[in-house]
Amino acid sequence: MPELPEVETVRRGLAPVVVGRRITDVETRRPDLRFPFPERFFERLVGQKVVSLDRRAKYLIAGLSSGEDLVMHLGMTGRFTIVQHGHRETPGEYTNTVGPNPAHDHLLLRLSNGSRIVYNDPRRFGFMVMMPHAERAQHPLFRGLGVEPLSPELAPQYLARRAQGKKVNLKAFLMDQRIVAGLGNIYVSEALFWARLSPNRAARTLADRRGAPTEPAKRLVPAIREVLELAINAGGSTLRDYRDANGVSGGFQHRFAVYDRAGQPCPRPGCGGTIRRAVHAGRATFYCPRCQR
DNA sequence: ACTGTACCCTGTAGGC
DNA sequence: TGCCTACAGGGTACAG
Repeated sequence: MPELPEVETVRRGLAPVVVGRRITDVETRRPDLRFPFPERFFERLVGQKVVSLDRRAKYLIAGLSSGEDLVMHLGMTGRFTIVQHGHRETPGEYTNTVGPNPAHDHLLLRLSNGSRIVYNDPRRFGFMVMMPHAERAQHPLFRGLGVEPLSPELAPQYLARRAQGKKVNLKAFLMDQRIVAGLGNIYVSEALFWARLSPNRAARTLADRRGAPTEPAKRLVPAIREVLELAINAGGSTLRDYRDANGVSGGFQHRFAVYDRAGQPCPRPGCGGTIRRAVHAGRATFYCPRCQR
């Protein structure tokens, strides 16, 4: 579910509630999500102050006063919800009114300001791991990650270098977290539309014979950046499950140009094409075969 | 080195 | 109403 804009929106909602607070209690309702919760999870969290809440790719990272990082991935359906001080006592009660099925409330964090944070995840593709902050960059989850798309590191030259000689199609290339970290199924389709590039095009066409960026590579960079920025400003996209930390749906789904719009007319003025659904690397792709070349 | 597929898990929508 | 299939913002592990 959550791609970079959704994770960033969750981060911004959680940060003012959790940063600077101490964790006073941790309650797990089952031993695992996608993976088991970290060893001695309770002991490593309780008593720690949350000193920072960052995002890298689709990971949320809480920096703790112990020097460890709590790294969280929301998978497809993971959701953090803030329960304000003085609200109802059990997560189950609150989720009956503002959230999903309380049977999938897997983790409860209590904070020194009286707030509670509930992690709910029906499919349990999410996971949490802990590691010393100093070791994070070399951790297997982070070591191979590609550039942050909103950083200056995402440049036509970078894409050209990484795409050189690659026959993979552009859709799969951009979905690969080792190339650009944080893009997912929705925003790759949208960015390719705005860059007027076919998802079927070979990645290597982003580079010329000398490895220099081609016109398509130069179009792709601002397209990716603008789509992500617009989506963050809209609070992300809600297809079905996604909510921010306050339970609010995203708004960007109303501005999809192509995603989930198969059969509808291409929104590009004067194009007249019809949006098509295809499958790349096992995931649905939406594009206009007429203006995306 | 690259595919393509299956799989992890649950919920929901649509066809019959 | 129910049963069945397909599919869903993620990532990984295989076989070929």
